Amino acid sequence: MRALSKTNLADEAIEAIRDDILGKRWAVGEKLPNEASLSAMLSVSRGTVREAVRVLASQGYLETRQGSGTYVRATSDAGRPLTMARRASLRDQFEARLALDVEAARLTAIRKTPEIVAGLRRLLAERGNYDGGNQAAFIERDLAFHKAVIAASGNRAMIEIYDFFSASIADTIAATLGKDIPEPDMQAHADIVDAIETGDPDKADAGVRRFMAPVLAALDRMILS
Amino acid sequence: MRALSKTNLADEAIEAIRDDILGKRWAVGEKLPNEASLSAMLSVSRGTVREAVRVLASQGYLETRQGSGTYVRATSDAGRPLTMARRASLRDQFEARLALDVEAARLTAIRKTPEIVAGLRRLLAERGNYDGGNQAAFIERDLAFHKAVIAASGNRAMIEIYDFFSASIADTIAATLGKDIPEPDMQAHADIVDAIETGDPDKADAGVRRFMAPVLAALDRMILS
DNA sequence: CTCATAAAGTCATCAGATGACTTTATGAGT
DNA sequence: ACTCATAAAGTCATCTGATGACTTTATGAG
Repeated sequence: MRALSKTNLADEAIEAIRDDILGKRWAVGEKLPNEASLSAMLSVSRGTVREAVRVLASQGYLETRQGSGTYVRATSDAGRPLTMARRASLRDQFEARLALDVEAARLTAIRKTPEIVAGLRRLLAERGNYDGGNQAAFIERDLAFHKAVIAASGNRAMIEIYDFFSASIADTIAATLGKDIPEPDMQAHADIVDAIETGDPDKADAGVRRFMAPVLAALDRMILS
Repeated sequence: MRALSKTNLADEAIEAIRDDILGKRWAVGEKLPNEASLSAMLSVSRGTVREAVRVLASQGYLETRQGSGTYVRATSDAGRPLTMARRASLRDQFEARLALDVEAARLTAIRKTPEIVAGLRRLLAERGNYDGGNQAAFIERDLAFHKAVIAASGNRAMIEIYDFFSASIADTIAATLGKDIPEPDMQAHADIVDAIETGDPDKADAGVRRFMAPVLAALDRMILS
C-alpha cells in the first residue's frame, strides 16, 4: 500500500486536505486558507488546489463561496458506508426498505391530497397482477407504485435512499435469485391506498407490513434451504 | 428550477458530461474527446474541463490515463443519490432516521437476548439526562444508545444507513442550529428498552415515536419561525 | 453614529507553456 | 517480409500569470 502516486498531485492534495478536515484541523463552518496559501502549503499550483477543492466540495466536505472563501461543510466521513450497505444481505436490504415503505405510507396518509390518491390508484391499476410474462417489467411497474408512495411523502431523504435500495435490490435479484419472487399481494396494495385515502397512518403501516411479510418469509426459506 | 448557475461553469460542465455518459453517448471503456476538444465543445477553458473531469473521475464515472486519454468507467448512477440525501432538510433526515429507529426497535424486540437488554440499559444509564453541560458529548451518548438498538437488530444495511444519517445530522446540528435541541425524553427511552425486554414490537415502535415526536415538532417550529 | 462608497481579499475562469507518459509511425537490420 | 528499437505525435499533468466577478472590510462624509 501507499506510494502509489506517481503522477497525481491532485489526488495527494485531496487526501491531505481531507485528512485535515477529518482530523478537525478546521471546525465545521470555518474558513480554509485561500487558494494561494493552500497552494504554497502543499507545494502545488493553484490549479491543482482547485481540482482538489472541487472534488471535496462535490463530496460534501467543502463549500466554496466566490469572493469569500472555502468553508468546511462536514467533518465526517458519511457517505462512504453506503457502498457497504449495498453488500448487506438481500433480506437486510428488504427489511431496510420496509422501514422506509412503512414510514412513507404513514406520512403520505397524513399529507395526502385527492390528486395523490388518484395517481396511486392509476399506478396500481397499471401494475396489475403478475401474469407470468415479463418479470422485470412487472417488478418495474410494482416499484413505480412504491416509489410514488415515497415521493408523495415529500421526504427527499427517503426518496434518495429508496432509490438507492431499489436499484441495489433489483441488481441483486437479477444477479442471484432469478424467478423465485413471492406473489405480489394486490389486496394489500389496495388496502394501503385506501388507508392513505382515509388518512389512517396505522392502517397504511399495517398494509405495508402485510404485503412485505410474505416476501421476507420467502427470503428466509431461501436462506434456510 | 434551472438557470441557477451564475458563476459555476465547472458544475455545468460536470452535468453536461455526466448527462452524456448517462445518455450512453460513449460506451463503457470508450475514450472521450481530449481536453482541448471538450474545452471547445463546452466553450470553457481546459482548466475548467479538468476540474469537471476530475470530479467525475472521483465519482467513478471516468478514469484518466496520462498520455492516453480519458475513458468511461461506468454509466450507472448508483451511489450518487446518497450525497443528495445528505442535502435534504434536517427534518427530512430526522424523519428518515425515525423510520430506521422504529424498525430496528421492532426487530430488536423480536431478536432480543438478555445480554442485549443489559447492554442497552447500561448505555441508557451512561447517557443520563442532559444536565446543561457539554451538549456535543450528550448527543454522542444519546446516539450511542440508539446505535446500539440498531446494531442489536442485526440488520447491516440499516446500521450503515443509520451511521450515514447520524453523522450527517450531527454535522448539520453543529453547523446550523446550535442550542435549541428539544428535551430528551428519558422515560420514552426506558420504555423502549422495556418493550424490547418483553418482546413487544408494537410497544417498542410506539416508544420510539413518542421520543421522536417532540424533536420533529421542534424542527417544525424552527421552520415556521 | 449611519450609511454610501472605495478598497482589499478571494474565488472563477482563461490562456499559454512545459513536462511526462502512452500510442503510433518509421525504418534499419535481419 | 518481419522484427524491433527509436522517433514522432497525441494526450494528460502541472505550472505560471493574468483578468473578471463577487464578498467583506475599511473609509469618510454627512
